[in-house]
Amino acid sequence: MKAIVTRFAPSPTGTLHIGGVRTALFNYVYAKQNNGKFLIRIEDTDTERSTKEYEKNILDNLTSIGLEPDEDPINQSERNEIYLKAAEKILQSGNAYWCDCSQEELEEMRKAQTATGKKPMYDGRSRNLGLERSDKTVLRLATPENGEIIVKDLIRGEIIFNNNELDDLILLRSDGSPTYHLCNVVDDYEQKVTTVIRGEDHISNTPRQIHIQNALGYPELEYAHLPLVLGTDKKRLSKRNAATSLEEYREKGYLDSAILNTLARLGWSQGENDVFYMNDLIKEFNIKDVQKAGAIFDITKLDWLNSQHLANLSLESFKEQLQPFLQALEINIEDHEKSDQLIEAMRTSDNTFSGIAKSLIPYYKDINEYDEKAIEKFISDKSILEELKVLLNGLDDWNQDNIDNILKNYQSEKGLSVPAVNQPIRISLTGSTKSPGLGLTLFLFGKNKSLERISNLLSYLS
RNA sequence: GUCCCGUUCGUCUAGAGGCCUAGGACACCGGGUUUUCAUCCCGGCAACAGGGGUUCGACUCCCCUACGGGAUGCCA
Repeated sequence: MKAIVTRFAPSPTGTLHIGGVRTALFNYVYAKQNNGKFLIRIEDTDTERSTKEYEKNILDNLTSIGLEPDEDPINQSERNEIYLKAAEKILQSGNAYWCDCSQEELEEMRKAQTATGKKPMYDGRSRNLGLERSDKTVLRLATPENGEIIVKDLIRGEIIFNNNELDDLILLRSDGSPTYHLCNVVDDYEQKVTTVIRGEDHISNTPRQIHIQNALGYPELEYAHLPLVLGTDKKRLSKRNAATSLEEYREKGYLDSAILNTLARLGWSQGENDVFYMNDLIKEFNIKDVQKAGAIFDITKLDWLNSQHLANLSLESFKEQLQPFLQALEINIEDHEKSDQLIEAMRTSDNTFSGIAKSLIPYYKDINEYDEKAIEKFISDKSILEELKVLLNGLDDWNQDNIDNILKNYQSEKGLSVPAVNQPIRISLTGSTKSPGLGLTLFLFGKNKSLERISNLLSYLS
């Protein structure tokens, strides 16, 4: 079996897109499970829209999320001579010709074709003119006029295109620069790529690229066209219908492993499992099992998967990764005496790090706001809080069990419901009705701070 | 218009002619965990785009229609 080489070939015209991450992931996994190589190629031939900033963003993000290439990435913008040489070779072999049709002429031609119900495509009018190169000519590939081309796709099977549906595409622009199709084909060959895994929007490009390969005498490639990632409007995922930048998800506190997991499950599944880590994917993934239809990116699935991945983290690792989110809130995790217990108690309070960090605020900072609705609902009688304050103040051994006993005894002696006793305390401590078990919560706050906050609420109420 | 790809619960999917009274997961709804939020557990709701064939039998095979997407660029 020959060594598999895959590649991810982004255009640096924006930050790393979540759909791009998925394409890169499938390329990476496919290469790794075959002991092959995963490569990156920057397709920056569109000098108008490509920037170095975007390129850096893409490369940095791919690496940090774990999709590191096995060789240094190459830039198409630096490889002009190679493409020119290839173009020359095609020209010499008689599979290309110079064409001097102007943009206007082509436009007119297409208009006429459309008007007569024909498919708009270049009709090859310059093909046999034997034109010389000039500053007005483009180099076109002489596509075979008859026969068909069969694309063998790992996911879709054989896709057949009639050659007469394909027109003579441009290899070199009139300014002498190579086009996407040429660069793409040449680089896949130069990088010794064996398998092209890309979005299904490239399906119809494939027969064209195969013709270029043929003209150059390159070997056949293996293809797999992935279904697209869609937004909730069933349209291709874009800035308009969702957050598309990988960074945005990381900043919200989603784990890299959860993002990758979610992306992998978009279009692929294995058994009745939903939680996969990279090594699972490398073991279980099969490109042939990939779905053919586009998949909608559902944030609630990411939320859930993130909670699963979060739960699998050790406390140490959890704390470490939570750190930056606390820092953003100017919270130092060690400022709490029992930070380990606190974090352990709070780690399921939200699905994301940013949400968890936010819910930790009352444990580190003063409360400057109370949930008014909760006050209205649970505090009709201040005397409950006042009496509890006295009882708690009398407790010398401040531990969870003792605290719970005080609360329980008070509740049964007074014949009150649990919420009637507990919620006012919760509101005192956290400003809301949310917290872990109350005995634990009071313990975590410590005696002094607990009493102080009860006093604060009492004075706030009067 | 033409060519190509696609179409199972709201969403991600299982299903390769009988195992399907179509399974799982998320979401949602209800219940439980000595009655907070969350976690966790249990239960419920909910789909084969439509029409023709082929077959003893079709979600599965074929054809047509509808709908969605892509291509039809001197963009990638």
